[in-house]
Amino acid sequence: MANNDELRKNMALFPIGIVMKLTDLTARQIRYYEQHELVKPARTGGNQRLYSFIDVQRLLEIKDLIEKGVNIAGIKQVLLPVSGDSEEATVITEQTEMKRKELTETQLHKMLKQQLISGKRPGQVSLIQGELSRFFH
DNA sequence: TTTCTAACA
DNA sequence: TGTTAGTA
Repeated sequence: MANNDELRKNMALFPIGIVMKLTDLTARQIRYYEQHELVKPARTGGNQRLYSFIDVQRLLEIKDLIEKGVNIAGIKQVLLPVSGDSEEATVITEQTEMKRKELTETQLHKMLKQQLISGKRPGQVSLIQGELSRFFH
């Protein structure tokens, strides 16, 4: 019964304060990413957010992408669909998460390379922001 | 004390 | 994103 492990990883345990220390993200950022459905923490009876290990992992991935210069739109394309529903019986296995991560990492590289090489095409919105895109203005 | 939502001199 | 206000 190795499935018991997945249950623990998807179990909502820590409040936003602890997640802040674990990820070095501000509460503002953590809540902002939730608005964009990048993470879906459970809620307590008092409407307090409760995050699971997997939620923290996702936030760390998001933080990593942000640091690489990818904006919300880009992160959505790479990380979606979100593994949602912590209140229902939807449990994501570790393998599923790993495979998804591998694929998206490859896709990310393609996206970045593609956008950095080919200049701005009219009508297309850049998924890269900040310092990275400035080199190509 | 901590977290939540909403909003911006 | 930061930050503040007024609560729960």
